[in-house]
Amino acid sequence: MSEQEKLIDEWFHQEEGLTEKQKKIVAAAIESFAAKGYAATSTSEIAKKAGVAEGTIFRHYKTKKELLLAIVAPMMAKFIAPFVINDFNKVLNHDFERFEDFLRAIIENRVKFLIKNMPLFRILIQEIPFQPELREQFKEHIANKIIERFRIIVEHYQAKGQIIEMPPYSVIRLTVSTVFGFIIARYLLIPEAQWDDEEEIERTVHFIMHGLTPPRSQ
Amino acid sequence: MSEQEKLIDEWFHQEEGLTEKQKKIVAAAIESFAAKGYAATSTSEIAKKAGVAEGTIFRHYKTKKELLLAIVAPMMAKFIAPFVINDFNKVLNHDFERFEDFLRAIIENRVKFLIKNMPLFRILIQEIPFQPELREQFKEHIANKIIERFRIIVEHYQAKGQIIEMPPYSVIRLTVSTVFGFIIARYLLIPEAQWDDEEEIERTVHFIMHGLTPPRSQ
Amino acid sequence: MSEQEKLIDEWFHQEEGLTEKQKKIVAAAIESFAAKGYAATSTSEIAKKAGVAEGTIFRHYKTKKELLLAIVAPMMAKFIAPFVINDFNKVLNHDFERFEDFLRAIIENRVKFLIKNMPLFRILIQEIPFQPELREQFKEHIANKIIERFRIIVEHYQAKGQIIEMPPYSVIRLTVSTVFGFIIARYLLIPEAQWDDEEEIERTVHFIMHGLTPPRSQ
Amino acid sequence: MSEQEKLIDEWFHQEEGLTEKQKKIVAAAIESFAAKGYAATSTSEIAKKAGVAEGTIFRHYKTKKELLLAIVAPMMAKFIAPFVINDFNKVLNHDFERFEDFLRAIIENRVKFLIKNMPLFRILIQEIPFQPELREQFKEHIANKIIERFRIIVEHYQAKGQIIEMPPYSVIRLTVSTVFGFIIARYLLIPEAQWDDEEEIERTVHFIMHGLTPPRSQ
DNA sequence: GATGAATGAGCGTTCATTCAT
DNA sequence: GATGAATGAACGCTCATTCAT
Repeated sequence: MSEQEKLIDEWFHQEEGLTEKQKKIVAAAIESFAAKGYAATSTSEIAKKAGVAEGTIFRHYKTKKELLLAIVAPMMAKFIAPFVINDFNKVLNHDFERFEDFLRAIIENRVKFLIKNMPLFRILIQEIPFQPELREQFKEHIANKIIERFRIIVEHYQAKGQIIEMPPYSVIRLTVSTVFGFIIARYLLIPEAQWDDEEEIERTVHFIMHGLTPPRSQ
Repeated sequence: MSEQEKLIDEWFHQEEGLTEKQKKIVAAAIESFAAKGYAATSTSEIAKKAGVAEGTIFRHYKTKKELLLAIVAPMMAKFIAPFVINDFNKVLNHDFERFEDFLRAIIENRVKFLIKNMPLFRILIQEIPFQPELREQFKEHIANKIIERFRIIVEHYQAKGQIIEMPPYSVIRLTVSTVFGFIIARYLLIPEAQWDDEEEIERTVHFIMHGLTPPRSQ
Repeated sequence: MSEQEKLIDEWFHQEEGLTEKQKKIVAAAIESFAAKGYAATSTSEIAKKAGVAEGTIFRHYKTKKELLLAIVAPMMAKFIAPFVINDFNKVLNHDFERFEDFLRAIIENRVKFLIKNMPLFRILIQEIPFQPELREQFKEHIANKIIERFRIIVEHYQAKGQIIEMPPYSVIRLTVSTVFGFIIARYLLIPEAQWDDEEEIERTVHFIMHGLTPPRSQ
Repeated sequence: MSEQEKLIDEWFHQEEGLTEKQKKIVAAAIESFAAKGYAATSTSEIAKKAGVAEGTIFRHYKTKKELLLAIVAPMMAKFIAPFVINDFNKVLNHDFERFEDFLRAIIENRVKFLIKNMPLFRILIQEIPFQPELREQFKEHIANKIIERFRIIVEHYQAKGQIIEMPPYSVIRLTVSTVFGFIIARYLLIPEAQWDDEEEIERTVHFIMHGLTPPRSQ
C-alpha cells in the first residue's frame, strides 16, 4: 500500500505532464488560495509569485476557475483513490477483525494524506461553499461513491455486533465529523497550541468507539 | 430562560436602533454573503437587493468590511450571551444532575439558536478563514471565554465520574466537533436529504455519551 | 485712512448679515481651501470643521463654487477699495511728493492687508488658474480698474521725472511682481526662514527704486 | 551649449523609453493638468483624450499622483540641469564679465526653456501649493542646490562691485521674482495682450540692473 | 510556448447636492 | 432655519482575460 500510496501522492508533482512553469503556477496558486481564498487572490499575484508572465497562466488554464479545479480535483481523486481500488477494499474487509482496527488504518492512511496536503485540504473546505462545480465533484465522488462503500463496511461491522444499531449513514456522519473535527482543530483552527498528536489521535479513536462515558458507569 | 432567549434573539432584528434602510441593507448583505461569500459579493449588488442607493450603504458602514463585522459580531455576542450570564451558568452547574442533561440543554438552546440564524452561522464559518478581525473576535470571545467555562463544567462532571479521565480541552473538542458536525451536515452540506431531526439529535447525544460500541461488548 | 481701513477689514467678519453658522462655515472653508485647495476640499469636511450639518452649507450657498466666490469676491473688493475711493486717490496724488513715498504707502497699506488676510490671498492666487469666474472678476476689478488708476499715477511720476521713460504697464508689472514676489516668498514659499521684515521691505523698495546698480550709476 | 540644450530638451519627448501609449498618456495628462488642475482632472478623461483604456494608465503609473510626478519631476531636473553641469558653471563664472551678461544668458537660456515647456511650468507652479512631494522635490533641487550656486555667483559680482551690498539671498529673490513675474504675466496671466517680447525682456533686464530710478535724477 | 501590454467592465468609495422632517 | 439621511454619478483603481509579438 505504501508503494501505491507514494505513487499516488507523487502523481501530482511529477506526472500529468506538467511543465516546469505549470508546476510553479500550481504551487503559487495553492499557496495563495490557501492563505487568502480563491476570490481574494489575483492572477497577477499568482504570476508574480510563480515567476511567470500573467499570460502564461491563461495559456495553461483557460480561466482562473479552471486553475482552481485543476488544483483541487486531482487532490480529491487521490484522496478517494485507496477506497476505490478494489484490492484495497478487499484488504479492508478481511484484514481488520475489529472496526477499531479499520478506523486506525483509515486515520493512519487518509488523515496522514490530508495532513501532508494540508494547503490543498484547506482550499477544498474553504472553497466548497462558494464553488458549485467543486461541490458537485465532491458530492459525486465522496458522497455517492465513498459513502456507499463505507455503508457496506459499517453494516459489516454492525453484523459482527461491533457497532451499535444505528443507520449506517449516521455512523458515518458521526465518525467522519469526529475525525475531520480533529484535523480542522489541530491543523487549521489552533495549530499554535501544543498538541500531543499520538495521544490526541488515541483519544479521538477511543471517543468514536466508546464515547465519553467511563466503562463502569454502564 | 426562554424569555431571556427571545429577547436576545430579537435584538438584532428589532433593536440596535437600525433604521429601516439599514435593516434592508443588513438583510441583503446577509443573504448575499451567505450565498456567494464576502469577497464575491459586490456592494452594488447589496444595494440593488436592498433597494437603496449604493452610497447609502457607505453612509451607515464606512467600508464593506465594517458591514461584514456589523453583521457577524452581534451574532457572536448573542451566541455566547447565555454562557456569559451568570445566572445561566449557575443553573447549569446545579440543575443538570447528569452531563447528558447538560448536553441536551445546550443542544436544545444553542443549536436551535444557530439553526434559527443559519445564514449568519454560515457567513461566520465561511469567512473566519479569510478575515483576521473575525478570527480575532472569535478567538477572544469563544475560545478564551467560553472554553474556560466549559472546562470547569467538564471537570465538574469528571469529578462526578460521569466523564472519563481525559484532558478537558479534548472533551470539549470532541463534543463540539460532533455537535457542529451535525449542524454542518444537516443544514449546510446535505440539507436536501431526509432528516429525522429528533432521532438524529438523539443519536448524536448518544454517540457523545457512549460512542459507537454496543453496551455488551465492553 | 486707518479708520476707513478698519471698517473695511471688519466688513467681512461682522457685516454682510452673516449668521453665526455662516461665519463658521466661511471660516472653516477658508481654512480648508487654503490648506488643500478648493477641488480637494469636500463639503462634508467643511461642515464637520464648522460644526454644522452638510445641508446647512447648501442652504446658504447654492453650490460649493458659490461658497468659494462668496469668500474670495469680498476679499478682492476690500483689496481694491482704497484705490477706488476717490478721496484716497486724491490723497495719493497730492500727498506723496515722491514715487518712493507712494510705494511705501502702498506697501504699508495693501501689503499689510494681504498679510492680515493671508489665507484669503492664498486661496485667491491658488484658485485663479482654475476658476474662470474668479479670473473674470479679478481681471475686471484689478486689471481694468486698478491698473488704469496706476497708469495715471505712473505717468504722473514719469512727468515729474521720477520714473524712467517706459510704458506705464511695464512699470506696473515690474513693481507689482516685485512686491508680490516678496509676499509670496515671505509668507507662502519660505515662511520658515528667518526674515527681518523691515529690512527686507526696505531692500525691496530700494530695489524697485534703484535696482541692483551700484551707487556709481546714480 | 545649444547642442547640450537640445539634447536635454528632447529628453522628455523622445527618450526615457516611453512607449507610444505612454507618450500619449503623458501628453494628454499635461494638457488636462495644465488646463484644469490635477485634482479636477479625472483619469478617465486623460484616457479618453489619450485614446487608451483607463487601465493602461495604471499599468504605467501606479497612481494618478505618480503620473503627475512622472510629468513634473523630469521637467524640474531638466530645468536645473544646466546649472548643475560643471562646465556650464565654469563658463558662467568666467565668460560673463558683467552681471548683466550673466542675466541675459540666463534669460536667453532658462526662460526660453520655460516658455518652450509652458504647460509643464504651469502645472508645476499650480500644483506646488497642493502637492507636498512636489514641494519637497522643488525645495531639495531648486532651493538647496541652485540657490547655493546663485549665491556664489552673486557674491562674485558683488566682489566686483557690480551688485550693491545686500544679502545674496535677497538679490536672488528680487531677481528671480522679477524674471518669473515677467513669465507669469506674459504667458499665464495676460497672454492675450500684445507683447513686444524683445522690448519687454530688455525692460526687465534694465529694471533689474538699474531699477526704476533714472540715473541722473538722484 | 511564453510574454506582458492592453483592455474595459467592474470594484469599493467619495462626492456635491436634495429634500422630508 | 437647520438637519442629516439619501442619492447616484463619478472617482481612482484592480481585475481576469486577450492577443500581437
